Amino acid sequence: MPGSASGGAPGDRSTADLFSPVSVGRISEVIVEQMRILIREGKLVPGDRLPSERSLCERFGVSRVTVREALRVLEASGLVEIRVGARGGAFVTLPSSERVGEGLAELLTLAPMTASDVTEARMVFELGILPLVVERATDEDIADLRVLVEQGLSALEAGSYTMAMSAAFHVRVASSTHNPAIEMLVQSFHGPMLMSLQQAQVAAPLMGPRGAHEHFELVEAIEQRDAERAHAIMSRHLQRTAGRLAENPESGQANVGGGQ
Amino acid sequence: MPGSASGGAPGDRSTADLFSPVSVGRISEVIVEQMRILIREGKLVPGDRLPSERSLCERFGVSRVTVREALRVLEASGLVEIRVGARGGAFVTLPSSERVGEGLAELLTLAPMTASDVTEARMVFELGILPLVVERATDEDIADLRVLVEQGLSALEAGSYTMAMSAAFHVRVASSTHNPAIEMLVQSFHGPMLMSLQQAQVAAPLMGPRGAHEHFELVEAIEQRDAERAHAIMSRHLQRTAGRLAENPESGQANVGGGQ
DNA sequence: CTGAACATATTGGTTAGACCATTTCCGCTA
DNA sequence: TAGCGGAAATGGTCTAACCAATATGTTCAG
Repeated sequence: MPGSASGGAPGDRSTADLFSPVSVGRISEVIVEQMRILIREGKLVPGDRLPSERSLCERFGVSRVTVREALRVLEASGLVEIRVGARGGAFVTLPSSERVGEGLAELLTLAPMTASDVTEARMVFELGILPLVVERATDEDIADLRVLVEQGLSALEAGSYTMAMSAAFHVRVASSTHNPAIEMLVQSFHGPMLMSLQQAQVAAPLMGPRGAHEHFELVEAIEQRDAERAHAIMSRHLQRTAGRLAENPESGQANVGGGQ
Repeated sequence: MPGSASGGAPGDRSTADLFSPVSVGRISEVIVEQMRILIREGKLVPGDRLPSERSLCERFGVSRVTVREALRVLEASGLVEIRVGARGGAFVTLPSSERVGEGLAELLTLAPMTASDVTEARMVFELGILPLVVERATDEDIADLRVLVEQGLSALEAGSYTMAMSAAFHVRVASSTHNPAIEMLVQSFHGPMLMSLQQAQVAAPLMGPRGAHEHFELVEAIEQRDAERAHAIMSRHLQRTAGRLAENPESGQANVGGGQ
């Protein structure tokens, strides 16, 4: 029965008034919200498979198109992943920090926000967490950091040092706070940084021998639980990175992205 | 002609082979990507109106369903806003920090992350930006903050102080850095905080007279460009908030969200 | 001439039914 | 036993139509 839906299904007789106030906007949006709640409440956990589109149609009493639109939104939000074929369907996924990072990246490339702004925020955050890192870093953390530093040094010699390696180091430092919120934030910041820099084609000269050596020194300071020294090193390190950004008109002055 | 699409439009005769290698995943995804690029490159700026669904069908050579799925994704990504009715359609919007904040909020309520984690991250960040605030706050910033403080005080007397008011204050402090990246981050953090606290029904006792007075003192310190004092006040303030969170088993120990 | 009621065109929202492409699985054949 | 081939399940897409909301033009009463 096409068309009986959004008007509130006035039925035939007396019930007309009872339903009048509702008439909520989009049906697919209602479905999305319902799913979101189920996921948030743990009724649906990552890995679970939602019923097939055709089943959902029946359960919700809507057409397949509407169900599909809801699934598209959920997919775009990173809440489900969709696989085709038999035994396919919509599977609940945990939205990773990557997902959020993507959103942040998009915002950064589109919003009126300069690379300097981002760098400044980074400095505040990455300097701020250093005391926590110095206090909490485990032997394993430090070992990992050493490995990353060494990889960086050899890559530097080979001329193959990438921005991604620097990002990995800084993220690993952040994760040494053993605070997932902090780790996620640093990760989110490095993603867009990476993207915009690669777009601007300035990835190559971003890290010199000095930078690599500072990474090394930083790890030492952390190992020795020397918060002050760590702070000084990181500060110098980030400041120089910021300087390189500022030098480059493509990424320093204008928006991070290509921009309007 | 139903079904001529995803196979690569084999036409009738000889061209079949030429198109074989493509067959990219989802058509709507291609459209989304194309739109995204147009927006990123500035070919489409906020406020622009996309052609109507029916026009897009013709231009892309696909059905309306497909176009609509693409629009749903773009909408969920916060890139367009859709209005119905004549002169309606899809309008390009700048993804606001709210948009990203929502994503962050979702992540926070879903990820294995405690309220304490979030609070700690908040402390790092909000304490870290204070020097910037003290250095850069304009008269207007300070006037705004005063207003917020007064509103808070009267609300407190009336017993109607909400978490939202506290959030507004902290966000306004952050925006006094005149760095959009920082403002966005603080905003993103307060959203989920708000949500989880309201869920846990502990909104009421979260702010006492002491807290309100600390807001007042903080504004004074900022006005006097007294970074040290501002730091001390904010530190105490956040610490007590953290304490209140920890007291409450509902929101302090378990995940921020209701959780599995 | 002015203003309000009505008609119309534009546009998104939804439905039904169909067909195709991909993937899994089960049974059949060599 | 090993491999192959055909259901069956499932997402992806298409068509044609109608409904609901909105803006604009048009007409008629005052």
